[in-house]
Amino acid sequence: MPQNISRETLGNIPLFKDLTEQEKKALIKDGRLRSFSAKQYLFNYGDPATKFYIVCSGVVKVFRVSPDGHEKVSDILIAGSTIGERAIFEASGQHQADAQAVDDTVMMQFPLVWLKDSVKKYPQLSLNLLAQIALQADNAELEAEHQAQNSAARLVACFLQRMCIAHDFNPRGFELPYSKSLIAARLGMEVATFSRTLSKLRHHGIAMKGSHVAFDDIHRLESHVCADCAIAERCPMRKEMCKKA
Amino acid sequence: MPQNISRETLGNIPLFKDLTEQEKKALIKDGRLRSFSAKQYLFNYGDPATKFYIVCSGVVKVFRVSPDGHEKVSDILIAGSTIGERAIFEASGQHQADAQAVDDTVMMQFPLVWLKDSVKKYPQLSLNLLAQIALQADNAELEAEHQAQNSAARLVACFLQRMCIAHDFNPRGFELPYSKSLIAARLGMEVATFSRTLSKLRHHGIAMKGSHVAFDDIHRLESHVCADCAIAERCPMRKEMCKKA
DNA sequence: CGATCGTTTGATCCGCATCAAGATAGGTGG
DNA sequence: CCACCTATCTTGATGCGGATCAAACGATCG
Repeated sequence: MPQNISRETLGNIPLFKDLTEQEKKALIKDGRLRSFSAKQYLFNYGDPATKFYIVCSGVVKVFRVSPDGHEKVSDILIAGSTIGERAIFEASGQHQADAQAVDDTVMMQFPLVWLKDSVKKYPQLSLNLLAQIALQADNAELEAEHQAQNSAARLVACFLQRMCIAHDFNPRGFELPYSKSLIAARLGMEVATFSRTLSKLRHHGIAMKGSHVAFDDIHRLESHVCADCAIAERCPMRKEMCKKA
Repeated sequence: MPQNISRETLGNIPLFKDLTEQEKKALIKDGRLRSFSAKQYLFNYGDPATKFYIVCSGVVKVFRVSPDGHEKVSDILIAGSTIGERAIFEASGQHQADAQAVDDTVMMQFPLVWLKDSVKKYPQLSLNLLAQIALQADNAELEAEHQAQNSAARLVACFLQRMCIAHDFNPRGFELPYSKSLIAARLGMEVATFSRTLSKLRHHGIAMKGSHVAFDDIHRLESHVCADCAIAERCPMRKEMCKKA
């Protein structure tokens, strides 16, 4: 996944798969580039959905805040990720979460009607959208199960491996692309708990100092942490790990 | 929601909303009725998705089993519910969970290609499907959050209220449509924990004896249990409760 | 150079899982 | 009709994991 998406490379994202070049061009020409500065909100919970976005560069977090102030991060978006497609098709037409730029971010923005019309016009696009949203639904369920059944240490280990692969980092040493607190929130645990697990992970071949991470023994890491994973077989993280190996 | 769906009333389910009568008729005529006996599997995890089903009568549970033998029930289907639509559209084309009839069950069965072709043919159907699957994705996330942030007692209370409303039972007294262990599994808790919460709930106006449930003070129940809910505002259970009140 | 934010570490507490032992109920066969 | 069996449910005792509260440390920034 590239760190940046330009208007020219936009056609390569999964959503536009198997569309003809003309179709892609027709679709993309309606997009408008828009910048968000760090901490700026794309939308809030309950807002009517009016836009569909594709992230071109930067980082966006999607989260919900409970009345007691806790925030659970449900997704962290990077270049190529899309957002807004779900709320647009729902009966309520309202966003079910808050979305906020973490860093300065550039997005390609499309109006609501564009997506609805495009689905009617291009059957392949609706199939792609269905595939994408269906996968989101399954992943949400899988993750809930994953979080319920695994220790904090294992969740962190899996997350780091996954991150390493998804961003194509060097397993022997890389920098975290965002803060530890954001990761903790994403994993649904307290910062204190997250921090504590790091010392445990050191005994399993995962070292973190500051924002620098290093897997010191790939083989040990795979066999100890990921294979032990209670839902290893069906765990998307494990699958990606294996594909790479 | 009726306890049974006949071929004639099939057109009323949400999936066929806003389709013309001709369209509905054309769609439904390809369906084949099929019976499953209690404990029979509809499909297993990893099976290629080949069918789309609509439940006509009976109960079906959707679940995942982890290597250590624990099963997490992700959904319980009754008449009018659909199943299989997600796997059909996913790139893997494989079911991501097991599905098993709890009671003897009758389903309307459609072949995979029927759904894929229909989406291309009827734009409205693809919008309905997108709405449905998008909602499933959001609900899965909401539920994960709900389960992570609420006590066992509150989860049970919310579940019972929701059940009462969804099935249009009499709040002053009704029978559970399935076993307590199935409910516990659905809520991701141990049977022992579930059982323990029942005594606590008695102090909050919810009495359960055997499979008989009674909310003895509706007002107290709404204010004590549901309003306290940490994600009350966005909790679908609460919304339904309020709509009813 | 103090102020603020993010992180680490420590001490304590609470809730749920776990293990284990009864209790209840539904079903079967004698 | 009763004795037995098994599945389901209840109740008790215990332990562990992570939340919470709290304090100190480190880094970044005006």
